Amino acid sequence: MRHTQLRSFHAVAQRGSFTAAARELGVSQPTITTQVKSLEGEFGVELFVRRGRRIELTETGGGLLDITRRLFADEKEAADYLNETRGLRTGHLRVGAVGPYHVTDMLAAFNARHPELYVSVTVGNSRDTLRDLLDYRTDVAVLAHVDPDPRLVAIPYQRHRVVVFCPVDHPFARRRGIRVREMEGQRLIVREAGSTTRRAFDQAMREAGTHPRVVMEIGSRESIREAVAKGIGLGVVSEAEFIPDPRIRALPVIDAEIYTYAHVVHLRERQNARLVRAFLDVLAGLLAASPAARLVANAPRDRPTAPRAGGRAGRRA
Amino acid sequence: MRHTQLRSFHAVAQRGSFTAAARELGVSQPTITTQVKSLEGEFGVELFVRRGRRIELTETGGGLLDITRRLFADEKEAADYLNETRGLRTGHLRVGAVGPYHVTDMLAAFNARHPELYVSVTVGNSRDTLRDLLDYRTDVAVLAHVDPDPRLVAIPYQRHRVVVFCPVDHPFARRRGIRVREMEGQRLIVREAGSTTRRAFDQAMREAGTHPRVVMEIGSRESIREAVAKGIGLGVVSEAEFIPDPRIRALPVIDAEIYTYAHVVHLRERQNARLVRAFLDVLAGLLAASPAARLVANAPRDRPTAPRAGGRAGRRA
DNA sequence: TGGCGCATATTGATTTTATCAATGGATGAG
DNA sequence: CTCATCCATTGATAAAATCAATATGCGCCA
Repeated sequence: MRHTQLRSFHAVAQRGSFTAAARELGVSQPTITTQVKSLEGEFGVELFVRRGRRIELTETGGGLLDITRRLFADEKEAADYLNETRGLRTGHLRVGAVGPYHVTDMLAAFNARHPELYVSVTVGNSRDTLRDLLDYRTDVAVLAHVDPDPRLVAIPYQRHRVVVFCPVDHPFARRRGIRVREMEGQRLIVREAGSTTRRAFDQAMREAGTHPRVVMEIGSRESIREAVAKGIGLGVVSEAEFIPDPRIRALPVIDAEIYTYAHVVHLRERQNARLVRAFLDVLAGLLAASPAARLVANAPRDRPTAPRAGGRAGRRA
Repeated sequence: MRHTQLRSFHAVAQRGSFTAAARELGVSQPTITTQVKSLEGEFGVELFVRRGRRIELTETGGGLLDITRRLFADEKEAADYLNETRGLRTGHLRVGAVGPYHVTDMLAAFNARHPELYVSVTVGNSRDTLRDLLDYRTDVAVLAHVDPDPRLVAIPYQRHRVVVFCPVDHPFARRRGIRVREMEGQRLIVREAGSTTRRAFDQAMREAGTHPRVVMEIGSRESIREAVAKGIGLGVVSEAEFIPDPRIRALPVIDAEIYTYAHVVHLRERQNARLVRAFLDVLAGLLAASPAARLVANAPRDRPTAPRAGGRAGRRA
């Protein structure tokens, strides 16, 4: 088994195409075909099913990919380590996030501290963002909700209050806030069921025994805003995500603590990876400057609760 | 950075010698020298300090070695996976143990189930055995004591009663057992302070408020036996380690539950590695046949206590 | 339905890297 | 002080990676 065989296999499996793998690796397509074929021949296994001009990973191929993801993440780590050690301090931090608004502060701080490092941000939904982290496609992820998982370390970073918004001609629009019980029977336009904003809000309503009427579920925040502006119902959003619009008004729910959280998540096994450590150091600095948040290893909150007031977080030099 | 460079670096770092690394990799010594040198040159780093004809890892080299250990463990896993998948089912399971007696049953069972797999056993002290596991030098370890560590999964496998032994002309020799309080003031010959047998015994004595007199500490079980046979004092040993000898008699401590435990330990991150899974499957089979032990993930006992009686252990098909 | 475009597979040639043999230099052990 | 052993250098060779050219086959579109 030669390294170039695994490398070609891995690139094809990731890209789903020999040609795309060749482009990624900067070699010609026959090179890739030959190497994957020789790997299959050497072990007498079938890693891909060829269907016309499409390919599909076999189960064996899927199992091997699980291993090669780690392998090539380790290889990248070795290169990053050597690059950083030599003082040129190059490297590429890959961040996954569920929304760009969650990461801008920390990326600004990170860039200020490490201008030599390249940062890429992939924005996706929670599921894909977590999967990318677990599959070594990203180095750090910023997620609103994380189920406890021994493979992960989740650091609460920010919390955002969930607010309700209404069209300006709605009776609520003149108010400074609303109470939970006023949501009873109200028509709501909300995000899909898996959204963390939706989950936090639904739970607060359940706990209060209040039953608003969900009349519409829309996956797009922009579409929700448009629907609310047209008077179809009230909207629910995280304060961080609320974009002021002259047609609508945002209102806090004054008798409930409804928050969503941003967690910075990384793989426990990679907590000593140089880029991950560098990012966590910057994060610790931000948290130390912000007493509202704390470093709590592997302790994501399952339900929205106010974090305890407390002292300095993070490691001190 | 080329794979062969990392491979050569890794072998030299592990072996402490370019020549030994060349032998291990089956290439000539200048090959190794050239590859390590080109890696150092490419990144402008120094991985080894050359001192005459000896070499020493630099700090940078040590950091890289931490990464390459994982990298090459992953590579081995990929090869093992492909070998197993192709049905020839070759592979090499590396087991670390603190004594050969701990592993013979499970290795016999493993070999019966997987005659095609090669097994090597490294016997060492607890510290080295654990270090080998953490450094990816072994796939599974059998240890008497494991501190809780999120990186590890420890499965209690066997327990052994700690016994006291005496020369045949000692008054105790005619007894079937002794009581804790009878140890007060007795001259003892024991293992070194870190030994788990010693620790379990000391704790039982402390809890009972009994103070035997340790007159000798010897790191070798054989030497302890000889010293006891000569009448210098009583010995303490795990029942599994006791070798009958006409000159000495073994006695249980009848009013105390003093045990040592064998734990099967593996890295959490490698719990899905094929060889590790194969071994754990065999272990689960042994445990299912033995109600005295249970699968308890990451729950080693800090102190000797009788495991709870219970139902079947292990996964069901 | 046929043609075109695109992706994989094959083949022989070329380039690049790995590796070698021979040897030099330096250190440590006896 | 000498010899053995280990690392470093150098020029040559072997092996692997890779290429260019092309064949084959499938899918899509008009």
